[in-house]
Amino acid sequence: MGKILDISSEDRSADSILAWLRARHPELAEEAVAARAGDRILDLTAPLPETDKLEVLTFEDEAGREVYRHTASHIMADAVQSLFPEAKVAIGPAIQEGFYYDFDVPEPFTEDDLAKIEAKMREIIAADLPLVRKEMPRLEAINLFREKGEKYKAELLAAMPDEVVSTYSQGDFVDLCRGPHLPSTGRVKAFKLLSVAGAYWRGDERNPMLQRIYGTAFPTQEQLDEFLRRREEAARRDHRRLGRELDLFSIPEQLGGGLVLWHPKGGMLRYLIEEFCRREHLKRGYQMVFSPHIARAHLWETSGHLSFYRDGMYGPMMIDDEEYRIKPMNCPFHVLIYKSQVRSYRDLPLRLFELGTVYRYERSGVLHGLLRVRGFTQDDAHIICTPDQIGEEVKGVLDFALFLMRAFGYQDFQVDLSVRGDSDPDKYMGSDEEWEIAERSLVEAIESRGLSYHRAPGEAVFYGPKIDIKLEDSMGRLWQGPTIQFDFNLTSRFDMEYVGADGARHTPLMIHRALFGSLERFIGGYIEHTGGAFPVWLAPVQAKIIPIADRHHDYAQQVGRKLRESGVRVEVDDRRATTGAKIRDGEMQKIPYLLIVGDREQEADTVSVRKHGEGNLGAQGVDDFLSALAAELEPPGGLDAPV
RNA sequence: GCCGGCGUAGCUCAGUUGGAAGAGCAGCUGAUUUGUAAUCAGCGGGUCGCGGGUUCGAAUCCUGCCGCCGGCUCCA
Repeated sequence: MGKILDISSEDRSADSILAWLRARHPELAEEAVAARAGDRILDLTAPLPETDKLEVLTFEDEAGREVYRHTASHIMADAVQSLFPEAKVAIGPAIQEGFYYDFDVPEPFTEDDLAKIEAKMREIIAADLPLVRKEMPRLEAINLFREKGEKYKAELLAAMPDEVVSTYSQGDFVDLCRGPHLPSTGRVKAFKLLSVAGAYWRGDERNPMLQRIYGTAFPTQEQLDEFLRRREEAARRDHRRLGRELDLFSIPEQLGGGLVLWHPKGGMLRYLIEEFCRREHLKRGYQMVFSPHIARAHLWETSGHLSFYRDGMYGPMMIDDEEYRIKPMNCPFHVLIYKSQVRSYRDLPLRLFELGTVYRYERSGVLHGLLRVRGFTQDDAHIICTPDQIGEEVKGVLDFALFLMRAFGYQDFQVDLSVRGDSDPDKYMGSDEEWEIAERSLVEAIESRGLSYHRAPGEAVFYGPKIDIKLEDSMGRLWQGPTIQFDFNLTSRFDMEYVGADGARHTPLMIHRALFGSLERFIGGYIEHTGGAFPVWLAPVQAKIIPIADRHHDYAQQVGRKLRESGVRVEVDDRRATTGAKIRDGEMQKIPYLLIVGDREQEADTVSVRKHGEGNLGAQGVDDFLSALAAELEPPGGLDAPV
């Protein structure tokens, strides 16, 4: 929130908000970027509005940041057009961490061009040109931009409903823009152009490819430097880099894009996560099932995947003249398990859980480390229940999802509820009654847990409403987390039934849910969240024993054996290297505990403990160390129910 | 898939106007027996992504493929 000023008793004689601010709040006038009156955001050059309250926006406000960076994008477009007069401008919004602008140019920009554009931008900023807003009828604007040859702007205008539109100009540069903007170009203090990339006009690959320049801007050089430093930090934590440095996984060219090899250390990490996951599912009444990787094409016809998910599926393979397909989802298998016998309401709820590996076609350009792959394992479960059980089931899943995410150190969530839109009711499967029951159970679950959420009408997939939970990581980035979806499609396509207390046959409700989503993507995100410094319970190697000289090797092995017997994953570094080198190595591998043993420790039956991120903790008895470690070895606690 | 960039030792990267393929780290061998983030020396290691072309001569220039990286609506 910006600073809110009471202006009810002010006279409106000042030329502009800015002039008024300068007279009454000089320090705020320098910081201000725009002002909000009611739900309208105004230029500082606008007259003082006839409202009681005026909210002064600075860069600290999200809306203010957008204005600031939007002006920076105009300055960039101005610079580009003065250096490349043939460049046509498309769109240039502010985005979360900066801004971009798309240009139609005969030749793509080079890195050298970026430097030239930056230099030109500095000139425009130094000139401190005022940004002038002008309103005009839409048709006049179309003509104006047509004359200038700005066909993209003209196209945008043609599609707009408004009768009157606005332009902003600075010097000779005029741009179609809703605004608002900074009062003058000199208000942009620190900026940097970051990258250039191709982007389709309106994001549609049938349209011409434009050149997009990304940049960012801040009020001070310090803030810009801090932003650039954070980007470097993010690059250091890139899971692909850590995957190699910590020897967790690889995606070798010879294997094929989007296909992952888990090395022993990454394999241990994944094994531990899977074990934890299985155990927690069993505690909550899920039953484990397994299914094969391929199935008859006929099954995928019944499930509908061959019609609505065909593009994501790999081609057929023939077995005994019968067509088979590799599975893109686990659902039909779980449905067949359900249908293997007549189900009574007494059998429900049935919770079938599988770590199911699926294969989906992804276009080569979108593959990305562990985050976007072609073969991955879901922690997939289907809950099949009666309508009067659904409320409790949804709450159970939501609690489970939050527990699991908190166990991995995610504390901040964003909950999205996707429901039907009004526009095209025919595209949705299931009855109105089913949709109502489903939506009500989702809303009740979210609200009963005191979570705030965002309701998105029209965002639901055709087969049912859903909850998506997004996680915020240690660097403030959002990741797709657990998802809870109703599926009215499969219950109907497979004629799923149960016999009710009344002896009649009923259609059950089915929830499809994945909490990690895919193990690959979750672990990829988790590697970046932790920077590769995993908590003790997940560290592939929890402790490394570093003997100082050869004569300490026996003692080191002895300590190693003792720890191993207590369930600690431990290695002994008996290489002929200096202690300093072994310690450096252990630190770079981010091993939680390094245990240095020399004459003193051997004498006293102790280890000298060095903890990752904290340094030397001094000597401790081996048993003392073990009992202190015991709590850290265990996964975070869940329900107390027996396995 | 499309636009751009990149592809040289296991990794990170040099390689000038076309003129004998390099460094650091890692690895191996040896010496050193080490006290909290790199001991020293020596050695091995390459189809310069793959194919075609230009040239007396190509890592370098041209061309076709392959792969990787960034991006491909956060809507004036």
